[in-house]
Amino acid sequence: MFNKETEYAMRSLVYIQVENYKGRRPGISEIAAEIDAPRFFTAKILQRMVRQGFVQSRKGRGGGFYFDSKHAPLKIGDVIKAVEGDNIMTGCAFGLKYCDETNPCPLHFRYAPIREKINTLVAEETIQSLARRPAGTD
Amino acid sequence: MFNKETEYAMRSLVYIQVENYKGRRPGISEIAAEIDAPRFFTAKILQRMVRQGFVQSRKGRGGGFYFDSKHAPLKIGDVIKAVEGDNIMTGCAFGLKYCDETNPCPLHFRYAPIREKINTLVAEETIQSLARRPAGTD
DNA sequence: TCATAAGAAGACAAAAAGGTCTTTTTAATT
DNA sequence: AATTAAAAAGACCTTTTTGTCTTCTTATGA
Repeated sequence: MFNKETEYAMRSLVYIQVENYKGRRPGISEIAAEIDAPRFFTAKILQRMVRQGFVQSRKGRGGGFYFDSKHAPLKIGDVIKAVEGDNIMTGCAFGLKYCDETNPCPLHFRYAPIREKINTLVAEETIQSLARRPAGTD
Repeated sequence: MFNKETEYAMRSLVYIQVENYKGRRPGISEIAAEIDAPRFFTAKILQRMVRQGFVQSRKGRGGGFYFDSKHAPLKIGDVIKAVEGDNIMTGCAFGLKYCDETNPCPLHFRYAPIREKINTLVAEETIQSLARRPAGTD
């Protein structure tokens, strides 16, 4: 469904929030190990998340990643859009550039309701709502 | 949703079936032009489709592509699976290797019903059912 | 204040996806 | 039989995705 970068981004951010709820600020090595992702690749992705203001970080000894209340809650749709674009939210399943109710591809009337459900999901769920859900990481 | 190869495969096959219904057997150049796909890449994809027995072809002058009744109808799910694998039908949205009702990722209970709808769609729709639907190609 | 632990930055590289082109084979038509 | 039109095969190339590594910067704590 999503590309690797998006998956790693979502898993990292949820892990960070889970640990924040426990009063901890995890670092890159811990995050990458826990979510089963390549360390340096995860670092790069999180750096972009920080630059976009989606999550905060602190350099130096005792540093790590954390959310501040100014930016949370963070919709997963915003993360997805920032990382891989909005094709999953708006694209045609048949790959047509122009496809809508008035000029539909042969899959349109079956696929559009599914795409709508995806849109609802990514608009409603947040890194915080996911972090509150008890769940495994592998 | 799907990768380029899958999109081109679906669009090609639907176009071939549409033309077959009119009593024609389109060739590669025509197909690629009509579905707005790169010619040689489409040729390669269709060759694989022929090798898998999903569609038939005839070489030489007056040749082209066609479906015979022995193999039709062809489920789009079979095409998708053959071209890009079944990740879209079975994969976890969070990217976890093991994710199910007893060991769910935080998105599982929201995403699983959507994945089910995708499964139903690709199991019910066929190249033939799509070819019978009046629709544009761009 | 100096050593150390952490993230930031960015160059580099491998693998996968996407795409192009030439040559070969096949069949129909003249 | 020769010509021509078509698909088959496969080498090759480009771009994007995914991943690695080294160096720089920053902050903490002894």
